[in-house]
Amino acid sequence: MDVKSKFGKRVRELRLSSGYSQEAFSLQCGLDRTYIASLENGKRNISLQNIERIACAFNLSLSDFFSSEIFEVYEH
Amino acid sequence: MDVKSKFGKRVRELRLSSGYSQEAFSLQCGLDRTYIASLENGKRNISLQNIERIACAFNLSLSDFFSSEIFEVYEH
DNA sequence: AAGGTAGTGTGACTTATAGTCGGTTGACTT
DNA sequence: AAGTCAACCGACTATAAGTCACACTACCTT
Repeated sequence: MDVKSKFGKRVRELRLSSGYSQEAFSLQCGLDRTYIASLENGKRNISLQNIERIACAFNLSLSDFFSSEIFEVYEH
Repeated sequence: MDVKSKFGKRVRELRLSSGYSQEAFSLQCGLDRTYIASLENGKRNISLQNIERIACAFNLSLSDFFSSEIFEVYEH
């Protein structure tokens, strides 16, 4: 699983545990609804500033956002 | 200081403590030397896959890369 | 002083892709 | 039937990726 897919899984995990729909979350973080959808499906190579917006929308530091077992498996 | 500048500071900090020149590090992570230079100077909004390459070049997980006091100051 | 080398910064540029917008479809619920 | 949610699409605009020539500093050597 590549880092885009891991990122998508992490966003979905956090979004669902926060009880947001994709659309509600897109309003929360100021990104497009269709963008969140494709992000969660591992199709987007998101940029740093938007990573920060996502983490911020979940009230997480970048470090805490990436502190998840999802990111712990490495394949090169 | 925005997240691009923080990212750049973190890369420079890690690179210098590893004893790399920008050129040596660029070979290590497979990115152009001038790209690393502008990155360190906070001018690039780097994307997830390149963030992973950078962290990987330092043998750090994404979480460990972002676990730095540099990223701890928030301004919104 | 003049010439060489190592390390870095920068502006300009092309190509690739991030990200937006409007819409459709299908699954599920009430 | 009507509403909610999410996947997906085509087309578009904004911007990141990636590269280049060149400038500059500091430190050598002759």
